[in-house]
Amino acid sequence: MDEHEKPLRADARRNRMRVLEAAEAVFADQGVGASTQEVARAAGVGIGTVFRHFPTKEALLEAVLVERMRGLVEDARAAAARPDVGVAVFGFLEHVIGQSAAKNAFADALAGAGVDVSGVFAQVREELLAAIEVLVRRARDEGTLRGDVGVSEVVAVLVGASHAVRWAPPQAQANTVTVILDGLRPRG
Amino acid sequence: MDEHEKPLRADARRNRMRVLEAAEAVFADQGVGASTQEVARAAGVGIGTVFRHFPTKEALLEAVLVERMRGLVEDARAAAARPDVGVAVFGFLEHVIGQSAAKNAFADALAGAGVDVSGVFAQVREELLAAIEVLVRRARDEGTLRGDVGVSEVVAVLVGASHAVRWAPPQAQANTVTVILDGLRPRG
DNA sequence: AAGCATACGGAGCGGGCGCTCCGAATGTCA
DNA sequence: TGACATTCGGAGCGCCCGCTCCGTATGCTT
Repeated sequence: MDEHEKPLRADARRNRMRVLEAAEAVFADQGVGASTQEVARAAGVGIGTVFRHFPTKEALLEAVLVERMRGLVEDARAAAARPDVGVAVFGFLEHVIGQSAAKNAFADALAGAGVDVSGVFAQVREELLAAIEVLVRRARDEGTLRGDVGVSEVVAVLVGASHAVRWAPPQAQANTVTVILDGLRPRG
Repeated sequence: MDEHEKPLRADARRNRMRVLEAAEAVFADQGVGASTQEVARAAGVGIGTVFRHFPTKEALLEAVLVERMRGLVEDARAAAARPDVGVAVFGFLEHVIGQSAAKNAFADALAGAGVDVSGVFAQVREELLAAIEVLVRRARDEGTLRGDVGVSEVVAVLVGASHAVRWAPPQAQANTVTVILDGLRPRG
């Protein structure tokens, strides 16, 4: 919980950000199997620098994920703040799916990281789930979301859709998302 | 296309099958990243034997996939032969999803193998797509499947559902599949 | 400007991977 | 049963990976 870390030197702070951005890009289009060397090269720094800022490849991956999830938390909260939450939910879901498709699969990343229960990762994950829970509840109340689905189902569908869209041929992607999300709407 | 290969010695044929089965099991619960050593160990043979039968790890993976896809082709054709095709389609889809969940993700495997267009793999893949196409067309005619989805969408949804179900907590899995497959039904 | 703590780069280490190679073992056929 | 082609096992090769270590370079403070 403490935030007692000494302020980084200017170059160190700059390099940390470069590495983080490079990692996001590299893992995005080469998969999480991409080597740390590759990340260092893309960031324009030595490997040593990468490992000083992120002591482990897994830690680097986690940092990237946390960054992205923070963004999603904001998006979810923004959607919840809108007057037409019921509609906004689907906008949020499409947004997440589109983002996962363009970059790397939301799920692989989420599942791939070995989820240690005590950590920043777990904390942000909880925040995200909580934010989604609000959305789900409100949307169900408004009748735009099936009554028999909870956060678990919505998240699972999200993960599935992210993969589906990555797999579908370009001209079928939009329709695939529509079809899957339609499954979340009440029937009738 | 030729089938001019000399008949294998009895032990060779037996070992080939053992390796194939072991590979299916190992890749299933350790992921495609599992080492060839591990497969050899599980099959009770030396690594040399594995590589004689399948000259490359990729070839081994492909063989496993082909085997599984052959099974799916039969299932799809069986479903198409039933009088209630419209209903049978969904049974088929659930079957595939369940199988992918228990073993390894249909999609990862399918996408993971570097799809060389000329080969047994591509051939079986075509057969499977063709079989599914028949199902899709018949089901649409019967009105149990949305009119605006084609094979691409159905396969993509299948892939997505396979991942979704692997990600969902146990008690939400059945419901997740239901939700996703409902997206394929006509709205009404 | 000088001195010091901090951060940098990249050669190199240990380890695991896919794959090869060949002497030993085994099935096959006369 | 003997002789031979086939197949087997697993030590070992080269490669790439994550990660460490330390001499050098750089930013900060006085």
